[in-house]
Amino acid sequence: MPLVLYNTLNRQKEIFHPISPSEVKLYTCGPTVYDFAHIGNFRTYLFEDILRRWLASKYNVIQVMNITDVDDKTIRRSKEKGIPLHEYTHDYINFFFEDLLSLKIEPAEYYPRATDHIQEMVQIIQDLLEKKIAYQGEDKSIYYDVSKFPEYGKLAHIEVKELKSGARVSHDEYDKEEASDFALWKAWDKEDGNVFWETSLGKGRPGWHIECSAMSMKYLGHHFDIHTGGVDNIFPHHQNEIAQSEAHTGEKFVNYWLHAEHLIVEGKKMSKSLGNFYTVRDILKKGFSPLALRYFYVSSHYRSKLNFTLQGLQGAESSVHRIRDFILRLKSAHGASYPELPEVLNKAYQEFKEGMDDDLNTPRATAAVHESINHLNTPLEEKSISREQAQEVIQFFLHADKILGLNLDEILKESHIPQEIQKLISERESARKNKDYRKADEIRKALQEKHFIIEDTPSGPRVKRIESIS
RNA sequence: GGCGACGUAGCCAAGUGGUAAGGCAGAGGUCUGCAAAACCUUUAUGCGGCGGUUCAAAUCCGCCCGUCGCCUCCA
Repeated sequence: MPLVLYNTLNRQKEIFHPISPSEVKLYTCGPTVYDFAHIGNFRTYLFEDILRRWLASKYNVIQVMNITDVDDKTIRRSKEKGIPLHEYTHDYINFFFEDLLSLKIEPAEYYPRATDHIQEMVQIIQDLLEKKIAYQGEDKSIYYDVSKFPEYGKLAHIEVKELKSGARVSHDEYDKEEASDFALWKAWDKEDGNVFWETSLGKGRPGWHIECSAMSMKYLGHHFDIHTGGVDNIFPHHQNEIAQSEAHTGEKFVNYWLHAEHLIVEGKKMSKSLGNFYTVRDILKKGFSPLALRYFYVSSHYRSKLNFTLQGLQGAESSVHRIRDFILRLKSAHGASYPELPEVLNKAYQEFKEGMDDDLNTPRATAAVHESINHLNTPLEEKSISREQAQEVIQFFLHADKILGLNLDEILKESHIPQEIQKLISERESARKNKDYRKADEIRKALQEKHFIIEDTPSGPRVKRIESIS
């Protein structure tokens, strides 16, 4: 079964064929750094991480994620705070990378910033001016003439003619010839304060869409494999990127466009006014582990709306525990050989792969993981899985975890129990044998304070480091 | 107004013609000094509603109801 991806361009699932047989070039729309990214933003970034990880299991991946560090919002916020734009965005860039790290999102090869690529953008705009595809408005801003690009609207399935009836378009606000035209370069005005670049296009700053064209093509070439973002980017952002890039190069820009649906909260659009607005930090402050959030994202398909609830997140936390605990129990398996193991594992590998290959169907893939646990739990409890077999099962879980990212490899490493803890455990065991339960309970409590949880099982006490179950 | 998506158990969520995966929560049980954890069993004659096509429909078609998104800078 080959990898199949849903391509927004054609509104259907398509077999993925990279341009180069061994390498995939991937552009993922990144954050505008005017504030902390929220859990809705991170749904998209996590989808991109899953995509990256699965592609990386088959190809060498070159990924670019842009950082938009100049736009209306960043300028306005930095002015409000009285901090230079660069300093203001610098902080939020750092916060963004911290959040990526806590969610175990694998780093991209490039994180280009818009403000570092003004020259590249100017060059494209110059070229579009020369080709008479762009024009200068009365306000000195430069606009893209949508009528010069016949396929405009194709990605979003929008007819340009219909755009004009859009109620939100106020013609008065623009000095462009058609309401559907969009800005490539914004001439400086007072609102921009000291944010501007003196270029051959005049004093001003780039429009939003041009940065992605410039930076994607700089790092990935004129024609590359995959471009992703949230569904709201389909129009106008990605449509405009196509128009700019293809008019500039005369080549096809991107083969596969992938878009993640939005996350909603308690059935409603997340918004600050509804009080249902969460950043990743808000979630962690409530005591949830970042892995629970990660698992929560993975538990639905990226093209479905995901309804975020605290109850749902709690459920994700429990699911993560179950998987992690299973691994721990496997580690100490030392029973007889389980004859059906090869069959169970083959099925697990196959279903995991089929799920992922089917447009990154992570719910199917995680179901394969849980199903393998269901099949192996009884033999594991009955001590009919051998040490060697347990290793094979662990290999499957590590394989799946290359995608799921639940830190299962760390759990396996965290096996060393310090001497003093070992000593306390055996003291407690002898106390229990002497039926001195008061002392036993005291030691259990003391161990807990040292972040070790002790669980009595028929085959003796089991120790868990509290961090290891997070 | 235009374009589009979705509606499966208490919650989350797979399944696009062959008789409802998986997870969470709940209930019962095993184990246990207690606790915790774990394990086992169990939970939709039903897939928003009504019709239709078919030997067979959650899946295809029509209508209706409901929720949501996009339509110029929101992931």
